[in-house]
Amino acid sequence: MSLEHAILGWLTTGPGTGYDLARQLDQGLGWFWTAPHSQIYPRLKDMEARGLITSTSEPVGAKSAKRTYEITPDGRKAIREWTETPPTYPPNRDGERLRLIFGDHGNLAALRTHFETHRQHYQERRDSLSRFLHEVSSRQQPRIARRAANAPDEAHQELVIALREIAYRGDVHRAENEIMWAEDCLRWLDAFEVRHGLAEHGSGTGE
Amino acid sequence: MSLEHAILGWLTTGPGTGYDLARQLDQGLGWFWTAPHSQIYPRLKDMEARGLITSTSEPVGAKSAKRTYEITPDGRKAIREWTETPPTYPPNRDGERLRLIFGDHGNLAALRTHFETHRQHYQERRDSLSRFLHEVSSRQQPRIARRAANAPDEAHQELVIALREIAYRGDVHRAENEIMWAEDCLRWLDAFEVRHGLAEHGSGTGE
DNA sequence: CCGACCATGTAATATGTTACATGATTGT
DNA sequence: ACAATCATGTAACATATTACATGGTCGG
Repeated sequence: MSLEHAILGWLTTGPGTGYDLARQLDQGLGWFWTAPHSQIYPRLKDMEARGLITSTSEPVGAKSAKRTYEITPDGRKAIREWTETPPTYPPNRDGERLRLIFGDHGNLAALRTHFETHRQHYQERRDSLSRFLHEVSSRQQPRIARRAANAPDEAHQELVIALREIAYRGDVHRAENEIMWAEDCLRWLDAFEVRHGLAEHGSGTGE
Repeated sequence: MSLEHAILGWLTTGPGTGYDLARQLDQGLGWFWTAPHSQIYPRLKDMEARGLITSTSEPVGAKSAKRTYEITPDGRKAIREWTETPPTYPPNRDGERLRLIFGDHGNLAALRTHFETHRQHYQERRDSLSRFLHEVSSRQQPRIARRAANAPDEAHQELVIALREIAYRGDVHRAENEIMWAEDCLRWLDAFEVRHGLAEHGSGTGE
């Protein structure tokens, strides 16, 4: 039930609407969780019913309203207890790897495309993450900067920023690792084609 | 719907029962997908109804039966087409990272445990993967060895093993990357504690 | 007035997890 | 006899995805 923890955690950086949350989750990267608004709104209601968050409703036009949520002391306690328990690791599910190991009938062009897609995906991911990491470090992410500014002392301020840097940097490393792997695979494929006299493609490993 | 592709792919290495499949998926690593038997049996029935697989039933005792499934030409076509389309990447969901970035209230002991748990998890994962990789390379994995042996020529035989080696080696690298990250984090935490005069713990970064 | 974006909701469907339930076989 | 393992199923519940549906505000 980590959607709930993502919501609680986000609300520790300040109040906000379901829409604000959805925007940060499913579009614009910078996040370790995603959810569409269809999951968010019902969950917010449920969490309010359980006292983890409260909301104030502001009328908009004649029939509509905008609801701003805020975390409660109970909610703070819940997110704190959750973060203080060691991480658990869900079972691995990796469609890319399944595609790879069962793609052994000999379509080498498809394999090449596979590795190139992989490389490109993680190049884009790395670039987005690097940009976001830079925004965190330079306090351009308003919610994170605010949370840091509200911290009780210098050590806490540093911690708020440092943990996010550590997290995003870890994901940058992951992306770089995937890029290297994809490039190793492409080199292996080149060699395989040469070895078996199948090298009919025009370009080498380069873009 | 990758459970279906995992099933089809597995059946390309030979016929088997739902139980055999479940064993390889949810216990014993060596897999890029998992599912409990409660998901497998209904899915097998559904796939048989759609003509992707067929089964033969062997009576066991008076009231029970054991059902062995086999892939059909339609099933082969489906898995082949699927593997030949480029990989797609599901949205990222990472509870560990959520725990980390929202664990910024200053419980450094919890952070230490977090990083140590992370390191240990990936050390175990790396070791299991390495063992499995070795079993693949040395043809000790019977289903994979059989699939390689049945391949039409030397190039195909090599491909069956090589793709699996590539896949598992990629996951070994991932695990090693996580271990390095966790160790970086522990060193950062040591320095943080020293810098803020909070170094009251007994041991250093070492185990 | 129209399109982009703000804002909230429901419904249908698919997928994943945990628990309950039953029976056979094999070795101790 | 009993435990472990083989073997198959259902039910209840939680979570995730996609689509449908509505209304407001603001700028051009």
